[in-house]
Amino acid sequence: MIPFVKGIGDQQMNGAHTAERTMRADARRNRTRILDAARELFAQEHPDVQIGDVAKRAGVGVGTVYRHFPDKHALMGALVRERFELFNARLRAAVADEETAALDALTDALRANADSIAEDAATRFAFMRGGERAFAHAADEAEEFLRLSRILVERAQRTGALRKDFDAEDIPMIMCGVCATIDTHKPGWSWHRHLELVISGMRARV
Amino acid sequence: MIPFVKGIGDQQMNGAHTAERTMRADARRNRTRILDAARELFAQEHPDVQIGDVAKRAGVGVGTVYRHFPDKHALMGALVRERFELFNARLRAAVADEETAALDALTDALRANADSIAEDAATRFAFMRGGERAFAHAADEAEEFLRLSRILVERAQRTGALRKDFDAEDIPMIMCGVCATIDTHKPGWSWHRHLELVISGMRARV
DNA sequence: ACCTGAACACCGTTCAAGT
DNA sequence: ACCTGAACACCGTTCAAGT
Repeated sequence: MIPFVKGIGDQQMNGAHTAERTMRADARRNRTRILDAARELFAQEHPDVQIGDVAKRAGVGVGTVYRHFPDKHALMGALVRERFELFNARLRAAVADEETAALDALTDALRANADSIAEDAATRFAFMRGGERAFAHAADEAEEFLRLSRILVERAQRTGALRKDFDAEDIPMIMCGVCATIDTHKPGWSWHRHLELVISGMRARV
Repeated sequence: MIPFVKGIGDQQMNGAHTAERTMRADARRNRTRILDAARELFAQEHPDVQIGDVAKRAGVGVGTVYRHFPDKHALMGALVRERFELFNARLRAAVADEETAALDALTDALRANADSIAEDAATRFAFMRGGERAFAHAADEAEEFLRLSRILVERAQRTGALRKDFDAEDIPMIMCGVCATIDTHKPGWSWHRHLELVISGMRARV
């Protein structure tokens, strides 16, 4: 398990590193507790986490949550950013990996990402409502994600292993679809099978 | 307080036809209006339709909506049932079709279904939370859907065109994933491409 | 038998008062 | 500077009163 670079930086958008340093000790501690509580709650089965519960678990008042995060989406956005940093680390490793076949490196990253998404309803929500707010709080990371995806996609296409009409944007789109399957705890469904089906569809026909 | 078990199973669960007949004329008219209003609203862009808006558009009070449908999910369930009846009609046609190759018949039905789902946020919701309430109101239809899917899947597998490890349950699972993509209006995404990717993954490797 | 809408419950969000 | 929780807004749902 790769530890998160949690809390680093800003509360929500970008470049608040300075604020982190100037925060009062108790505020910094509360912020960490809120994020920890949110992480734990969003890792639980149902995705409908309430701010009041986050506050209670963090041992702070609701107002404190709202002091650190302007709204629920911003709080979720912080979790989403952490995940994206993890995703990007994996993609960078895949890009650096010259040994593994390009398509395999890409699909392995996809599988690993799906695994960690299965533990975070906040990120699933972001993928399933990508155009909206929760995603916006990880805009930079999402862009980097796309940039790295493009490199891997292009490389895998040059190999001839990946379909020519595959688009780098299809990577998050696929993850969006798998998120939906993960959220739906339906007997007889398996998001693993769903993902493998899509991965199989990525392969170029011979 | 329940004076007479209102709505007894028929308008929402199964076999509404009998009650339909005994309903007072104005009630029957209101019920139709509510469903029409709901259909129109759920066909609109954002899936967060409010009961109050449905009531307003139908020209009735909120209480009337709740008299006909015990809760929001039951109302959505009624729309979902309609869609499933459409899906099942298509699948039955595909089963009856001896001309077309089995896999093509199946995938064509999938494409047609996705098209109609794109116009109904209620059904998308049901697919994306399949284990829950909205789906339950179309349980019979969903079961029939699965039964028909199994026939087509088995037939397409006998042909050798469909992967052997494909499960009939994967059909609704795929639709669930596509629903998520449809809901996410993200520039650069195309649920058509998503669907074709998955369909491509269904094909057996030679 | 059915309709209506004010009232209630729940949860996201705000803000006056506190340290 | 930051914290707190009562109060407010919004939307799903109920129910007393009406026809």
